[in-house]
Amino acid sequence: MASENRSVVTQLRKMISEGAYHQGERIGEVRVAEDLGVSRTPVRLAFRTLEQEGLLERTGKRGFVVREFSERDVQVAVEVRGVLEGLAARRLAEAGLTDPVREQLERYLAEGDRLFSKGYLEDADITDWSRLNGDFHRTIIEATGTRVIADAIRRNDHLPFASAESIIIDKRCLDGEYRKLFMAHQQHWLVFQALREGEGARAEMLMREHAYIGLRYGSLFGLTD
Amino acid sequence: MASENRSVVTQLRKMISEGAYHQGERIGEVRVAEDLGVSRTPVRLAFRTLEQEGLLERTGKRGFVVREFSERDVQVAVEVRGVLEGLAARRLAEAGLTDPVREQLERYLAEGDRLFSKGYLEDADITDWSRLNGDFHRTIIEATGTRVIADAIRRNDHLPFASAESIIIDKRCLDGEYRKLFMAHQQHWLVFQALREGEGARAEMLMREHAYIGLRYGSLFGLTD
DNA sequence: AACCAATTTTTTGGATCCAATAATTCCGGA
DNA sequence: TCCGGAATTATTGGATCCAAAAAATTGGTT
Repeated sequence: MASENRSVVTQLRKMISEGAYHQGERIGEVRVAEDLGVSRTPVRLAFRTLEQEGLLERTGKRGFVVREFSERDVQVAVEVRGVLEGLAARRLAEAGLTDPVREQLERYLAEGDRLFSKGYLEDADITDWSRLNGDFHRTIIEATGTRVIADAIRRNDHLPFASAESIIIDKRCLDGEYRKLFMAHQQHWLVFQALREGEGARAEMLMREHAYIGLRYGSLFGLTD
Repeated sequence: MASENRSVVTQLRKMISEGAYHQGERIGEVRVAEDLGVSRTPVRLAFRTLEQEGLLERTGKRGFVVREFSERDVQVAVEVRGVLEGLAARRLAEAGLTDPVREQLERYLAEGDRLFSKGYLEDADITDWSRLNGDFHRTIIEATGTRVIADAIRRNDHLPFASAESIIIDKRCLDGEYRKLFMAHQQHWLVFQALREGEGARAEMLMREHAYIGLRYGSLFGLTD
C-alpha cells in the first residue's frame, strides 16, 4: 500500500539482518513482495540496491541469495573502516584543521568529557554518547573535502556492522562497558590532538587502532537509516 | 529490443563516463529510456545500481543528477585503493602465502620479467602487461580469503578510474611510459618478497605506495565490464 | 512590474501484463 | 532402477498503465 521504495530497501535490509531470510537462502521477488505487501516493482529495485551494498548476490542460476558473512568478514570490515578513517584523518591533519572544524570537534569532546565525568553511564548517556561518537567521526570524514572516503565507508557498513551491532545490544550493560566507551572517548582526544598538531601519520595510526573498539562496541557510526 | 538490464547499466555507465550526460546534469528516466531504446523499467533499475556505485546521486528534489568528480576525488580514490590493497597485502603476509598462491604470483612475475626483458614495450605487450597486472592484484586480494576488501575496492573504482583511464590512453605511447610500467613491475617484485617473508607492515606500505602509480597509469585493475 | 496562487504539465513510483527463459517434473525407454 | 528428453512450471526481465507528487506555467492581484 503506502510504501515508497526507500522504505522497502530499509525494511528488507532490516529483515535480512534480523534473520528473517537466513544467510545463503535463495530469495525471490514474489515472495518478498508478498511478505511486504507490495508489488514486485519496488522489490526489484530494492534488490539492485541491496546487491550493490553486498547484502544480496546473484546466484549462478537465477535470482539472488542472501550473502553469508563470517566472523572473519566482520573483522575485515572493521579493519576496512579503520584504514579508510585513518586515511581521512591523515589527509585532514595534513591539510590542517580549519577553525570551524576544530571548534566543532572541541565541542564534541567537551560534551564527552561531561558525559564521562560522573564515572558511570546511564542509558540516556549511552544514547548521547552514541550520537556524539557518530558526529565526531562524521565531522572528520566530511572535513576532508571529498565524499569519496565517506562513500567508501558507508557502502561497507551495512551487514557486518549490523551483526556487530547486535552484539553490543546484549553487552551494553555489562561491567566493563563503561571502561570501553571511556577509552573510545580518550582515543578521540588523542586523534584530535594529532589532527590539531598536523601529525598526519599519528592521526592515521590512532584512527586505525580506534576502529578495533568497534569490534565489540558495535558500529562507530551507528547504523544509518 | 534486445537489452538485458546488465547491459543498460553498462551502456549508461559508459555514456556518462564519456560525457554524453555531463556532470551535474539532471537525468530523467524517460530521456535515457528513449536514448537507449528501451522502456523506463530497465533504466529505473540501472539508476539504482549507478546510484550505489556513486555515479548518480539523488537530488534534494526529484530524480538523479550525474555526480561531479574533481581532481581531488580521483586522487583520494587512488589513495582509497592504496589503503585497501595495503590492508589486503598485510593480512596476506601475516597469514602466510600458501604454495599455490606463491606459485601463481611467481608465474606472473616471471611473465612480467619476460615482457620487460626487451627493454621496450609494443602495443601487444602493454595489453599483456595490463592483464598481468590485474591478475597479480586480484590474486593477492582474493587470497585474503574474504570478499569484503575486494568488494570495497570494486565499489570504489567506477568513475574516478574511468577518468584516470582516459588519461593513460593518451600518454601510453609517450616516452617515459616504459619506465613507469617497469617500475610498477619492480614494485610487484618487492611486494611479493614482503608477502613471502611474512613482512606484513612492509607489504602494506609497498602496496600503498604502489597505488600512486595508478594516478598516471590508469586503473591498476583495468575497468571491469 | 512583482509576487502569490491556482492550474497544467512533467516526472517519478507502484501495479500489472506479457514474453522469455531457466528450473523442475514427468514420462518413456534402456 | 536409472537416465534422457520433452512438457510443465516458476521466476525473472521488459513494457505499459495509472496515480501521486513535484515542477513549471499561467493568470490575477497588489
